[in-house]
Amino acid sequence: MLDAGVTLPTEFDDAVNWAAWLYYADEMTQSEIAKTLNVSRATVVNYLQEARSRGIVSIRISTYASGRTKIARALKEKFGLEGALVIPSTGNGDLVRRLGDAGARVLADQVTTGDVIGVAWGRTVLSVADQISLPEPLSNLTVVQVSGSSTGEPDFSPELCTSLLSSRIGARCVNLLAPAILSTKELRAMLLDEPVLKKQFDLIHSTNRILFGVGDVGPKSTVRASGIASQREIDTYVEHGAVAVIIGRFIDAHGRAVGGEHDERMVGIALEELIQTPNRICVAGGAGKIEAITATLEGGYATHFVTDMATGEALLGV
Amino acid sequence: MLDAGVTLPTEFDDAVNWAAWLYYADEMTQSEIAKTLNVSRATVVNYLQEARSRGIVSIRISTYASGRTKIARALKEKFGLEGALVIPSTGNGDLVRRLGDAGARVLADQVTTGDVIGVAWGRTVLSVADQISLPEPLSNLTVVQVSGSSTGEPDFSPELCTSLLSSRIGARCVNLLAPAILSTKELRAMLLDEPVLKKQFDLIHSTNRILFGVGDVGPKSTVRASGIASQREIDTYVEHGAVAVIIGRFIDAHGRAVGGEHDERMVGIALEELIQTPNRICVAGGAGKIEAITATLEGGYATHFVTDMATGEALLGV
DNA sequence: ACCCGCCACTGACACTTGTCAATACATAAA
DNA sequence: TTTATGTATTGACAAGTGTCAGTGGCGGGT
Repeated sequence: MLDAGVTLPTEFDDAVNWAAWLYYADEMTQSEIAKTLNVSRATVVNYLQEARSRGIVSIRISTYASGRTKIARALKEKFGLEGALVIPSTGNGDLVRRLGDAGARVLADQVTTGDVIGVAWGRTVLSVADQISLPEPLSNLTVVQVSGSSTGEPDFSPELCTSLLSSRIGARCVNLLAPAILSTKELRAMLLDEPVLKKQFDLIHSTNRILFGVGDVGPKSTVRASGIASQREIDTYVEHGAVAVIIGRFIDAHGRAVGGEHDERMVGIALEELIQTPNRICVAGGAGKIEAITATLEGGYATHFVTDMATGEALLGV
Repeated sequence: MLDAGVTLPTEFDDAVNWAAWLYYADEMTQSEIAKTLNVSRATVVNYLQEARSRGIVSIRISTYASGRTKIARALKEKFGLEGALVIPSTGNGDLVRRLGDAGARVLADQVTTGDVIGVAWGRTVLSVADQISLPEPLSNLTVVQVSGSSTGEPDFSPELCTSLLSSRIGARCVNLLAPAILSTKELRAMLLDEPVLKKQFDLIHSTNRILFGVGDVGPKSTVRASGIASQREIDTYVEHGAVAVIIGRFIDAHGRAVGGEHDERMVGIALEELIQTPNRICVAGGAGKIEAITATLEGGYATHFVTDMATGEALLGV
């Protein structure tokens, strides 16, 4: 077999790299690459897929450029955001998956060495965690669970969100070793006095970035499936004006905290603490969440906001 | 005209963005996107090309992953490099262009806010400058010309390399306001005493990153076309063992500086100063430069090295 | 030695994408 | 108003790409 002008790759990994360079940097066609590498074109296709899936090749869509679209600019203006990313609506595709992807890109864009990243929970946050990948490994990253662990729906529990995200980006993972909700506020106070938890809360207070979603309080909402509060307790919050939940805390239409007895039994970051975090990325969208998201943004809980176009327009159309 | 499930883009810029997201993030086909956006598929093709060329979409090939190929690892090992990037050889394509692209990717990967980037000159360096583009703008970048300006071949002069690179990455540009070579070393000393030049040399000494190529001393070499030295002066260097030129300075086969009277009349960063810079990116390749590159790497002048496979193998095969 | 399972690889087909000359549209000048 | 000029867009064709069932080779197990 003749060597067609290139020394043959001696390791499998190498071949994937050569293919990636020849295709994406040199813009050769797959057939040309196949000839150069002495393999079939189908194999080149496989190499390129491998390169993409392993992150050897990463396609980045500038969040900077996207932040300059009309809607994103309007959202930034209206709610005083530092950054907004509005993805196109498709009408069909699974919105949570798509928002997760977008949120992952925003987070991946911003993360740097040494970051301590707080992570809330919910379907959207889990979706972000599931899809994130860094183009190169970063050293000294920490992911911290910012609310207690819930006993309800395990598919998007705080622990899962935290551990999935941390493993995807190669970060140290710190799970909060306490239930999200306790039966009395005295017990909560005693628990928080434990040295282990004190240490964890110190870490929570040192997060420089936090990722969270927005929950509504409707009949099919995540918060009602989460187990952090009974249906009656949630109803009580709603009676007191609550329209949204962020990281387990209820807020009214203007973004003000809605407190109560139940609130004082919860373990997790408080809204006043959240707002101290320099970089607060909120990912949320969907027709049913307009009111909840408006409340969140009006409350100034987010510095960066990721949504889709339909939601963005609804938020502006009020 | 019916709105096909998506609100129509109201600005041109927006359309390009939506297309980019739908194609690269959602992996929709161009036909689907065309339907969604109510334009022809050909227009979508144009949008996507626009998105790529404007850097809204950037395809990144992990230099981290490429550094793990056999040859790159061997080069790092042999010459004690921090990083090596070896691109595949094609036999046909224009090597300078391809190395320039690779070097640009390495530099773009490493540059961060606040950097002061020293830039040498030469065909390869110019090629890097010509092809670099940052995925997002970075603030407070400075590009410094590290050697005096030459009167010879203007196609790859120090000024051009510096100003092109700085404009491509949106950096402040500092050109060295002095000729590369003066007629006496006394004049050189006087000139360097000028406050303007003192200030510029201060900046040169504070560069934290430097980009340079390697010149050979053969009959058709860049240095002989550059005008920084006469053919006779170059011959004299060669007689004293010079096999390579980096940033206007001659070195022997082991990377040691080859001095001389001419050397003392040059304006530009010295080799001892070069080696103080924390991050030194060297881009070079080609069959005729093996000896010169070996000398450069043995001298420890580079921390990061970019080359092609054929050159890499030749460097290892010694 | 044999069989089995695994996985990289292949060939041919159907689909997706890029190209390019021609067209529609806008804006500015006559 | 018409004409000119440049730019965004299109349709149809050529070229490039993804898929998938099937092949071939290699190591582990019996």
